[in-house]
Amino acid sequence: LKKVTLKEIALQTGVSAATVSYVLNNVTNQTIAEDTRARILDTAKALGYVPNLAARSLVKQQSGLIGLLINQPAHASHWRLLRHSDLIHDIEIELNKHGYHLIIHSLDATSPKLDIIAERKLDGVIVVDAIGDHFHHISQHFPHGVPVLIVDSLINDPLFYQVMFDYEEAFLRKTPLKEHPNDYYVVLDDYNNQELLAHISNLLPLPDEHIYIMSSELELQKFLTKQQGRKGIIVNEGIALLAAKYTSSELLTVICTTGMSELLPPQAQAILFKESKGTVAVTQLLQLLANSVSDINHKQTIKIEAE
Amino acid sequence: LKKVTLKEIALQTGVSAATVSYVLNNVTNQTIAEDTRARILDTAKALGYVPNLAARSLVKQQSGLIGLLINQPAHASHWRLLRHSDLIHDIEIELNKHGYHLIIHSLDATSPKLDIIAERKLDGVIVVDAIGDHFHHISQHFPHGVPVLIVDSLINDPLFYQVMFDYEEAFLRKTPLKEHPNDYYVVLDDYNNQELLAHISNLLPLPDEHIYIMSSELELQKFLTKQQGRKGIIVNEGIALLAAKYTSSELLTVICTTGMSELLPPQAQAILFKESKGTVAVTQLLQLLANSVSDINHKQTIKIEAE
DNA sequence: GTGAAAGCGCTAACAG
DNA sequence: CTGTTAGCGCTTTCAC
Repeated sequence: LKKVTLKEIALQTGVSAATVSYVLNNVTNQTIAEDTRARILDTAKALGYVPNLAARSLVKQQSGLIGLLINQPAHASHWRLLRHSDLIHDIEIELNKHGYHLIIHSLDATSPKLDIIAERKLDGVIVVDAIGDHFHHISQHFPHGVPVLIVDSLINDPLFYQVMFDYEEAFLRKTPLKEHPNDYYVVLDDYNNQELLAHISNLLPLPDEHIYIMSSELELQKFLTKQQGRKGIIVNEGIALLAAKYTSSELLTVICTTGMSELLPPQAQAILFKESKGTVAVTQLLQLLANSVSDINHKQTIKIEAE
Repeated sequence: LKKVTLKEIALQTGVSAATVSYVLNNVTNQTIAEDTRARILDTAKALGYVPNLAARSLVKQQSGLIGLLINQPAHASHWRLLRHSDLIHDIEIELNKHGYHLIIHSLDATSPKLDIIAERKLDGVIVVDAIGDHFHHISQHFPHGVPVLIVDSLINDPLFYQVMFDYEEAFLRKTPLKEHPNDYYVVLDDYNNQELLAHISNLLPLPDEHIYIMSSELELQKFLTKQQGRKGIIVNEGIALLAAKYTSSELLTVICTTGMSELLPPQAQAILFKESKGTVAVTQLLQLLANSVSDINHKQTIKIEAE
């Protein structure tokens, strides 16, 4: 059983490989006789031809691959997985629509190896949960010209596009926190990115003892017992469900960052966002991919509004 | 700024591309002078050389890519995403350990396009939630010799390795269902694979009116109101959480298929499995990859035991 | 309208 | 111990 290659089709049709390539790729600046085109198409279908993208990548110098690089340990907490679940799905679906394939790759937060970008000649990269320090150190190593989009991280570098939720709006304009700061405590998701955590903490009108950054169910429980009599605002549905084990869910307002608000008990208050991070990220990335113009302008930081 | 290729290193070191390749790949059946080896290694590091895997794939006829092909629509239900979240993470981590990269790809359940396998010359494939009918039709088109592992699907074809949970054990030996069939109703996850659903339904000692296959929260609610006075056994933590909105969670036993049992209210009974589907699937796949011997023997169906 | 030829970056005999 | 050579499968310029 012979391998089905361009050359094979060329042989069987009695034309050259070039011609076959022209036809199969609908090359516009070439003009092909209708009947040869038909014959080529026929035998291609008959043989079940499928192009070898590795070969194509080699010559076109682009792989058609996008990398989703996620900073997370081998045993990631379930609430972290929850928060990425939706993101992954949205990104994958959206990219497929546009003919790209998605490679998923976890990065060791402490010593992330980014070789995959160069090895696979990724056309674009979405980085999730990036640690500021490491990122700066590393961004040097980025093959130049590869569009990079950063999700769930506040990187103090105008060279990168960034996508995140608008926490300011969610906390200060969608909850009564601003009006009644003394009634509330807040539980934050454990983003790797310290800058993002600091940014959020700073905009909360609360003293530190009423803010908890998620680390474990046990610590969460301890924190909650100290917050008796207060209402809670919790980021991430998964964390909210853990909290609901130790406090009454009527007292909870949940900032729904995982796209799975249905999981919440109905007594809890849910704050949703208008768009999915994944979809926004891909839209933005595709735009970068299109404008091969990689202007060194300052890049946007897109904050997704709450509903 | 010149591209860093093997050839470039060869030029700078004053040796041939072949020698560089030998050194960089630690080819054993060649013997290289210690100092040239050192010089090559040095300039490679100095230049920040990273191999181009597309080029390598082309000549070695293997891509180092594994495909995770998931049968799911563009807008998958949150409980479906939940069930895949853990799986994806485990698979990715395990594969990376062994030097493979993971491509994630959703398949349209009704007309799955498997071209990606041939296009990307995937070294192996894990198919999730395969529909029996389509699968048979399609398995013909599989490039021959590519190891295929099927998850969460009962495919009546001994040609494929399959991994799933041992539902028989979970339902009949870990719950009191067998002893008290009249006390229970059951809610099943909406696997695409009809054979799997039928298999599970058949082993339940319950009439159809006490079995519900998840379709929507609204339908679930309707079903639950008809089951007053019974206890429930529910597959998938996400679905259990929905159910908990409409019935008391003390009455629920949850077969935890998503690896996120912590999300459940503490009153619910949780049944866990000993291993993760992802890890088992990858272990099995790696074995297939190693034994290039693709014997046409009957393949195993691995059922993961409950704890 | 079509084809010859060069080359993308790498590997693997086979010589020397 | 090292280099020459011949591709892997595809695209693309340039000539016919």
